[in-house]
Amino acid sequence: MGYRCHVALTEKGRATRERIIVGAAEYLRGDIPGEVTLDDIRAITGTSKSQIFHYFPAGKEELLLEVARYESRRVLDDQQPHLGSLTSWAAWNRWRDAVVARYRAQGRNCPLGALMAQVGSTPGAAEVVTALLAQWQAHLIQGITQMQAVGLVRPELDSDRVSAAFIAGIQGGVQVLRSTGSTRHLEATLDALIDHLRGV
Amino acid sequence: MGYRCHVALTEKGRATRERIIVGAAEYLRGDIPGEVTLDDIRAITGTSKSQIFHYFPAGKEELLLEVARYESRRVLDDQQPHLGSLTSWAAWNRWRDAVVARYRAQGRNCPLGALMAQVGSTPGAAEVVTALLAQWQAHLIQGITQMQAVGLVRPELDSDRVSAAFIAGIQGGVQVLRSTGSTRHLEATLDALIDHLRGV
DNA sequence: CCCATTATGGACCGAGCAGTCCAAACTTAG
DNA sequence: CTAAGTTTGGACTGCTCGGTCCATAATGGG
Repeated sequence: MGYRCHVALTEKGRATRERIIVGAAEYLRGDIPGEVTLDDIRAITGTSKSQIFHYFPAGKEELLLEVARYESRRVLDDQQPHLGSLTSWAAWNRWRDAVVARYRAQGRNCPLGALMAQVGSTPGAAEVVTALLAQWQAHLIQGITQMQAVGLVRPELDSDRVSAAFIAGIQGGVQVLRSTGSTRHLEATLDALIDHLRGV
Repeated sequence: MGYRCHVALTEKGRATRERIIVGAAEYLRGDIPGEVTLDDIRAITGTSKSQIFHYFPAGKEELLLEVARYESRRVLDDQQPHLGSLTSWAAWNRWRDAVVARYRAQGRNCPLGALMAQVGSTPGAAEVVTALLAQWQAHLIQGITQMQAVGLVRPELDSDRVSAAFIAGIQGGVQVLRSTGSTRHLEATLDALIDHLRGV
C-alpha cells in the first residue's frame, strides 16, 4: 500500500511537501479552477518544477491524490463534533445544519469534485472517495444504532441501508448544488431522511 | 438562445452531424474514456477535422454540449413508460426497478458524468444538467400529486421537497455507483424515500 | 449544363503542459 | 572541513490536441 517514502525527508523537505499540498488545495478551493496545471501549483506555492517531482515522483497524479486525501479529511472534520455524537434529535439537527452550512459556504466550488474530475478514472481516485464515504457512513451507522439503543429509533430499521441513503442523498444534494447553486435538494434529502428515521 | 443554424444543411449534412453526435455519445458510453479528443471522435465517426468544425463552429465545447443534450434525453427515455405514470405503488416499484436496472447496466461508466467532467464549468453545462433534473423532478412531482389525489399519499406531504430528495438521492446513488461499482446506495435511497412516501 | 453553395480531406500551426535533466546551493554527520 | 546526501532553480524537450486553412469533391437549383 502507498509508496515507500523514497529515502529521507529533512524537516525542511517535509515542510515544502506540505506547502505544495496545502497550496494546491487552497487553489482548488477557489473560484478560478476547473483545471490545474503544475505551473499553477508551482507559482502559487513558490516552488520549482524539480521540487514537485522530487516530492511526488509519480508526478501530477500522485500530487493530486495527496491533495484529495487532504481535502477528504477536511470534509469529515468540518462536520465535527456533530457527526461524532448523533445521540439525540437535537444532535441530528445540529449535524444537518452543519452539513448544509458547510456546503452552502462552499457554494458551487467543490474541491473534491474538481479533483475527481481530473484524476477521475485512475485506480487511486476511486479508493480515496470510497474510503471517505465509508468513514462517513460508519459515523452515521453508529449514530443510528445509538438512537436505537436509547429507543428513539425503531429497532427494525436497517441502519446500514438508511445510512447509505443519507450518503447518497448528501452526495447528490451537493452535486445539484454545484450546478444550480441552491441547497434546496440537499436540505430536502436530509429532512426527508431524518423524518424517515423519526418514523415520519 | 442557441446558435442560428449557420446557413443551410442538406440532408447529407444533417446526417453527418447526427453521426458525429451519436458516435461521440457511443464512445463516451464505453469503458475507454475519461477524456475524449477531437481526433478520437474523428476516427470513430469516420469524419475529418473540417467537418467537425463545419457542423460545430464553436468547436469541441459546442459538440460536447450537443452530446450531453442527446444523452440527457436518453436518461429520461430509459425510465419510460414508468416515469410518466406513477399512479400506483406497483408503478412506483416498477419505476424504481427500471432506474436501478438502467444504472446497474451502465455500471461505472456514466456518459453524462464523463461529459460534465470535461465541459464542467462552462455556462452551458450547468444549464443542460439543470434542465434534465428539472424535467425529471417534474415527473416525480406529478406522480406524487396524483398519488395524493387518489388518497394513497397523505396530502400534507410536500411533493416539491420529496421529489427534490428523490433527485438528489438518485444523483448521489449513481455517483457512489461510479466509484464503488455497487448499486446498494442507489437502491437504499429509492427504498427509503418510497417508504417515506408510503408513510413508512 | 453551369454556377453557387455545401461537404469533405487533411496538412499545418501554435499553445500549453507534463515531465526530464543538470548544475548549484544547502544541510549535516563524522 | 569535507564528503555524501538533500533541496532547489529553471532551461529544455517532446508531444498532445484544439483549431485554422485551403483545396477539392459533391450537390442541387435554374
